[in-house]
Amino acid sequence: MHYDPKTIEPKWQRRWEDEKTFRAADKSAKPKYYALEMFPYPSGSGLHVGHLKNYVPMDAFCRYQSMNGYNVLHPMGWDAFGQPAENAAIQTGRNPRDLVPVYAANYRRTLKLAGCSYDWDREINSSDPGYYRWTQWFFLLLHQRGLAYRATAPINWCPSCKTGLANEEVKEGRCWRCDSPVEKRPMPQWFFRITAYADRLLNDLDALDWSEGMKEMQRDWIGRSEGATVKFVIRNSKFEVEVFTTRPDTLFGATFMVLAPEHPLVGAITTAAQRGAVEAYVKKAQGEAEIDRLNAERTKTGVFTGASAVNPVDGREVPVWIADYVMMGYGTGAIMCVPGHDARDFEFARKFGLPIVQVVSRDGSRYELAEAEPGEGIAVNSGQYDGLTTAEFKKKITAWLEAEGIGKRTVNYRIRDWLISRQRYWGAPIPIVHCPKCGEVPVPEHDLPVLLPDVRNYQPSGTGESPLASIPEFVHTQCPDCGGPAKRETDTMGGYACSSWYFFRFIDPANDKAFAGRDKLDHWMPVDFYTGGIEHARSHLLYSRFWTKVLFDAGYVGFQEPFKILKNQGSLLAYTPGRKPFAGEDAGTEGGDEKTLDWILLKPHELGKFPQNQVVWRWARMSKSKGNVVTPEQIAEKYGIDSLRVYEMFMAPFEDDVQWSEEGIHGSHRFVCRAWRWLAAAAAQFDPEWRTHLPAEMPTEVRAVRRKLHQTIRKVGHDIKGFQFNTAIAALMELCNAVHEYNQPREDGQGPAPDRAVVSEIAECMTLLLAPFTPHMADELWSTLGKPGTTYHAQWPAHDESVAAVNEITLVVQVNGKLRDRITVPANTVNKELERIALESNKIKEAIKSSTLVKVLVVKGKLVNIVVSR
RNA sequence: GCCGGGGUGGCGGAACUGGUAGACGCAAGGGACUUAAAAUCCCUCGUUCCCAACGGGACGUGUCGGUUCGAUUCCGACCCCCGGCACCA
Repeated sequence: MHYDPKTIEPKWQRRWEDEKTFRAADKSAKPKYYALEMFPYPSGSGLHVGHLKNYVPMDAFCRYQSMNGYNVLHPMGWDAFGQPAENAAIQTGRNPRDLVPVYAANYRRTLKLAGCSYDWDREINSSDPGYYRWTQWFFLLLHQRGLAYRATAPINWCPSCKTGLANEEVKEGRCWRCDSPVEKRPMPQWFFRITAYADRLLNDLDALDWSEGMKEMQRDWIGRSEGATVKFVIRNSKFEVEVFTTRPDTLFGATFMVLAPEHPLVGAITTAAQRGAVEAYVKKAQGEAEIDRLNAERTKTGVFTGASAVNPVDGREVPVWIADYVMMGYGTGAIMCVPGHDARDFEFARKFGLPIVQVVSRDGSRYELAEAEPGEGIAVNSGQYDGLTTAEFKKKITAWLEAEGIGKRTVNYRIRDWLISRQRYWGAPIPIVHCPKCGEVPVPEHDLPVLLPDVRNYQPSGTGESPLASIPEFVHTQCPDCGGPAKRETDTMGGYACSSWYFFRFIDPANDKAFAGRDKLDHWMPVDFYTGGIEHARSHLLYSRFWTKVLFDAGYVGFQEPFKILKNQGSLLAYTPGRKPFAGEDAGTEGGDEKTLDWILLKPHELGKFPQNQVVWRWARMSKSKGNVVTPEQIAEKYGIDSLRVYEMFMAPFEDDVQWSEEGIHGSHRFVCRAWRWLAAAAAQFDPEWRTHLPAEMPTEVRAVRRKLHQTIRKVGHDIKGFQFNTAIAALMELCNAVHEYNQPREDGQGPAPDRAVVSEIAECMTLLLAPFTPHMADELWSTLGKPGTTYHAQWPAHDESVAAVNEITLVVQVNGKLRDRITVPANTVNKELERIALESNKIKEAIKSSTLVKVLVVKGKLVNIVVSR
């Protein structure tokens, strides 16, 4: 029977679809398992083999779980709102409303082609009114709980896209889409108060089964730091400036202060003499692009305000400066400067001739500071506190500050509130009405959804307002409270709002009474296994965790963390042509460190025209925009999807980046063909009653191949559970090789003929072991064996520990830790016997003949190490 | 600079809890089959040295050092690569 993937693959895909094989039942006696991949934005370029590096392994995992008796929920949907869809729509001149279903259909087609086991009855689309109605409901929930507020804040304004960007959409001061430098613009905006949950988001990380790297990234992002806020009185004024410091123990060394240029008190405290210089500096700081300000390399600048404050611990006068190295967005926007023990303050003091005082010493003595010493130590020059360690000093001074009412213990966070407003068309409208009498009024729940109007012009207004602002029918409405004329909020919600709860919707996708029914939530949630790109390490995962905690607090769910296990897939790199920049060509800069790009991508149409000897090839992330994609269709055409699936999982561990090369796929394809050939032949003489026909006594060869089978069953299950698909496939290849050898015709007449019951056992088990990896082939073989249904609902084979057990081991004999002999011995040989056997070996006798025996170490079942001296 | 991950043959990668380094595969070379090619099957395949051969020795997991009977694995210092953060007070 010839292996013909082009026939069997479509055949089984059709059957799975017709029979709804992958439907997850809400009521089942089986334990539930919720497996989820981050839902994608369906782009016009479709899926390539790189995307499958995430979807295929998870699919294999789900099939394994199903075969192990779990009721598996494995859904797929579309993250359809947001800037990429809107930008694509602007480019093609079509409404995203029309574009998204076309793109989604293409994604769905490719995922089905790849044999992925999704329950398509649960497909969701975040731009569907039936979906975003609940996104709006979440907004109201947050609003009602005081977690949504409006504030005027500078937005990240991209002059090229003519739109606002979220903080995480700004990469090193540049727009993540078009790379233009980002400017600041003040706008009234909506925020979610994620900072109120900072501590819980931080503490609950500990219990999660996520990679340490991922958790560290979240911890860094939350950025908790303990310290104190201290009030400094401005001399000859009614003002005081509050600072945050992690080192209140260095207060005696605070010789000046610096405020951020945007600090609200700057205008009030600046003296007439300094006003001109200060205003000029503030203006310059505002006009500067964020990218320049973020550059840590540049030298410190600043201006004296003319004002001075009083150091509360010793009454000394400290001049107040402004400088752009202090950020308004962190802490209080003002710092006390301790040049002796902070590198930035040190540099600033040196440059402007400000005094540097040592207040921390490595050994308790005083010495000249050649540079800032930020470490902990013993206090000096600190009055009565001299001699205290940093930790003791902190405790005492904080207590004193609190007693005097000058300061208090404070925990500060780096994380900022979540800016949700987008001045864009393609998002869920924010369900708020602005009434001249009643103020901000939430749209009543029964009036949801606030429908996104169908408009002709959804291009950015360019004024900073959403395109919705220019649609009178949308804007003008009645106040839900007083019935008077009012205006709708025209901002829409950023895409992260949709993706912060979509995993709940899969559980109950058609529910029009709630975002999901409580009984179903209790049954399915939380997500047991979640995979996705590392790029969502912070935003998406933090926001989802935040919303889940809000739901918990509001009594809607009974758990606090949405994703139990998380793994990040590596990306697929493609060998990509590029060139060196031409002489004098501005290759652009990357990041704030002025690193010059030394490689420019060549688009496919440029490649032909470019001199071949000047083309520089590099590994770059596979993406349509780079023109370096390979599609699953291309590969399936040549080798079949099952071979591609095997290759995607075999080439590297799930979390590693992989350099795509088509050469390696030969090996995977060869393996699939070999397995097919053997299994198809075995199926022809299959004995369904093999269990009762297994002979009681078996020749060595038969026992060996059965041992290999049962070891493989054990290993493959273990590896799939650990998401280690590459080694699972390697084990299957070994089994295939062993079976092949066992089945060789024995010309020399040695060894027994293959046993029919054993061959049947192997055929049945191996078909099932292959099912997660090559489901089409497995199902075809399964029916050839005369089995009903699909492998998806079959039982994963159990291994017999006594069959898998080895009866002989290779004893390794070392002399002084060096390998000197290998001896085959019965597996149950006791240590004393092992030692005797080792010492009797001729090779060992030879190796130790002119030495004195010192001692012998025996590791049970493994090795003997003989220590000798010469 | 800080945080996280990593560095193993020509290549992708494997190695349980400190115990045979290089599983499995790719590529390469040799052979069988074939009119021929493809496919398939068999053999070799870390470096180096000794041997006619059978065999055997030394070295070898980024570098240097340490712990240990024994280190890819543990500890210390350093180098390099990837990802993230970055004047965070």
